Amino acid sequence: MKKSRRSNCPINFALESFGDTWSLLIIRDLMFFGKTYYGDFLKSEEGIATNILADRLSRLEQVRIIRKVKNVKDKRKDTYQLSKKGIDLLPMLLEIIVWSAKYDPKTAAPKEFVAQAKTNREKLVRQIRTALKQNKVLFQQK
Amino acid sequence: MKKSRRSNCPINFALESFGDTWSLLIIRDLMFFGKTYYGDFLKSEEGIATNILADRLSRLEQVRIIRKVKNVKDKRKDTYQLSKKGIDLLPMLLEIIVWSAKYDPKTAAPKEFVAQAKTNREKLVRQIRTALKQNKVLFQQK
DNA sequence: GATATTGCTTGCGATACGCAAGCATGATAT
DNA sequence: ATATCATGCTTGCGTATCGCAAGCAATATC
Repeated sequence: MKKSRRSNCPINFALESFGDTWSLLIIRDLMFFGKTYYGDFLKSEEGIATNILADRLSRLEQVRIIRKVKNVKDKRKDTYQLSKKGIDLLPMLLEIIVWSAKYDPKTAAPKEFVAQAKTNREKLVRQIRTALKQNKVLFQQK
Repeated sequence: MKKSRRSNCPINFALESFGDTWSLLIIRDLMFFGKTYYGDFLKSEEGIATNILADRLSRLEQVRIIRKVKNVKDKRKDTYQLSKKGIDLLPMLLEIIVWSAKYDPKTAAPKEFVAQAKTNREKLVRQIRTALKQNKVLFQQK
């Protein structure tokens, strides 16, 4: 028994899909940092709790933003991947980054990246889509 | 005593500014539906509780996404307005709308609006900015 | 002056959260 | 083969937040 939606408003649809304080960080990790394993997400600096992580991965899978893929090399470590639906969140993420970079004096957003997102958005979107298909990592974590 | 930030990641900055299940609906109401009074937000179909609304308005004011403006005509009804920082969330909102319209079969997003957001984004952004400055309402509520 | 409207605040039970510990499955080492 | 370790969760529990209803102070209206 799943609860019914609050409304059919598109903003609300997005909120009900990933509108909590953790889901978007998982999507970020998948989109920009090449994280794929459960343990990878746990290590992110924001410090998500393990039960919350399990819950959010499950929800994101339910709404088909991510999918769980079996790993034959190490059966303990299944991988999580963005679906097309998930990858299509990229333009939104870029707008968030541009906005935060503008208003957060302490932002960690790389200047060059933000500049690209502002002036060559379409090109950057294509580049990142290509990188995702090839499992290339955009940014290295410290 | 306010809690410290989880990280300086731009996605996290956005989440800590408006990343809960209600704030973005308030921003939507200000951006697209011309709502300005406390009671207006309460009436939104998603049904926000009055204590939560008070809390979110206060938080959004604290992070300067909105501001409270005194109303001389009726001193009970102060108005809430988007700041420049708030209005700058428009491109992100448009991307959310485009994404939700694509993946939600029941979306209430007007087709013509979505089409404009996809093909004439910059123009649409300018139009809405102008409308906001003149306090014009984009969509009428049922 | 009495009543209604508005924008909150308060109380309270239910839900969700953060943290730590536990556990089953699979990989690795001897 | 067995013991040990690594991984991905699940469970328990105290705390914080939420949703709902009621209450209240300030202002407007009659």
